[in-house]
Amino acid sequence: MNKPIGKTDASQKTPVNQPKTARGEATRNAILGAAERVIGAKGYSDASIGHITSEAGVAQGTFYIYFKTKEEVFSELVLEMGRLVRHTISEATQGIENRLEAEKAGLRAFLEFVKAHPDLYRIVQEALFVDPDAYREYYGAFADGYRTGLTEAEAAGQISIGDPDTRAWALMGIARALGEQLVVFNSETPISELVASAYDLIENGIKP
Amino acid sequence: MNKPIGKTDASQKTPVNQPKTARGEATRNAILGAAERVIGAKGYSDASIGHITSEAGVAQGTFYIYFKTKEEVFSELVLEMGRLVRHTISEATQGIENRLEAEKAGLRAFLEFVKAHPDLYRIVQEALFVDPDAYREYYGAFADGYRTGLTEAEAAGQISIGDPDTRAWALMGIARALGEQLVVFNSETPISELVASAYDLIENGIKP
DNA sequence: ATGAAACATGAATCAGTATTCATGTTTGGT
DNA sequence: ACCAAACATGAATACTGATTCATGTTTCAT
Repeated sequence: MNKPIGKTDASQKTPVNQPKTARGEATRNAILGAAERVIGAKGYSDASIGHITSEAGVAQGTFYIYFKTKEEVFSELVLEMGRLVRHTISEATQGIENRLEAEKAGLRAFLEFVKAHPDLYRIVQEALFVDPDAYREYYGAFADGYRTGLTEAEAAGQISIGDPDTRAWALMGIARALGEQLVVFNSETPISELVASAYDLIENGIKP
Repeated sequence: MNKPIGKTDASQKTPVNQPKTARGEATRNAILGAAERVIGAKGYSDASIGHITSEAGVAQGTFYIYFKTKEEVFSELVLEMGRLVRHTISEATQGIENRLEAEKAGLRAFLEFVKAHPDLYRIVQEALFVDPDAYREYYGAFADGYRTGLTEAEAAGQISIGDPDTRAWALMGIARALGEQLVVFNSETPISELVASAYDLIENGIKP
């Protein structure tokens, strides 16, 4: 025992208490799930620890066994959301050869995900204020994904030449706006229609 | 005194205290300006009334002469921002006949405005949590503007046929994303380049 | 010039809630 | 079966900050 390693050595984050038993694991997950629902519904500052723990069915003090602060659950939520969305999208685009088709399928998967998890949107948005780094990481990773796809597609001659960076941001912006239309503005437009007209625009532009 | 009319009858909003003298007007504006700076810098919940009033150079109680609650200044700020942006854009597009060119000039003006007033972005974003109605109104009006422009351009044969609604949301999403790149991600890319490549995409799409 | 309405003050109130802690209870390896 | 580590509890702590209020001061229409 001569290595006074701090915590689990990992990579700085989640430095406090990883559960060590099945019971702990379950409780932690219960809290995380409750936090997602409560923060998603009421917003970060209106969601009290009391609300979260009572939704999770545990005592208030239990919260601090697994999370150092209120902010920490929030950050973890954002991280997890990011992983989930990326996973969903990469799943949906598996094996699609044509990049353009892949992007289209990715957009559809994204919109479907967002519609199924409306809390996601709010939580990630609020990260800009609660945990800006997590916010930047989330959208940075998103933009990177687009940029990579675009660069490869350009190299493969599947799309025209153009600045991949701005294009990446633009495509991401489109995805976000359509997602917002669904979640914040409760649009009735079916996802397939959104995807179709968005990709008509993306592919052909609006020149007559 | 037989008409127990609630408040000033007006249209529900700003029902409290419109200043009635020049002094009052000045004080109110000082508070509003301070609120913009402080809330923009620290975010809604970290910006206390104390911070705002001390930045404005008035006593804490003075705040409540002009605003019923903390939320109320915020809402007013969002409203004013919306007016300002729309005004800036319409100014910049005055007299441009070709719709496509007008949209392009509008995007440039928008990005320039956002870069000059980075607080705008944060405040409007935060409205989704502090005052969702103001948020929806802001972006709703924005989308309407785009939709109208697109519909007219379509009728005039200046752009191809396509769903104006989704297109409006998509274009708005692009503008937002580029603005965010400037403000949140501190991109160095000059605005004219952003506008140029964005509009290359919007006009021609990415088909090879 | 003057008094009622406007405006300004800042200390006191009041409520909410993140975090800690002293005290039990449960678990799992031996 | 046993006990040290994990886990759980919920009341108490501690602090922040929005809003109110009783008391002055300034403005402006007459």
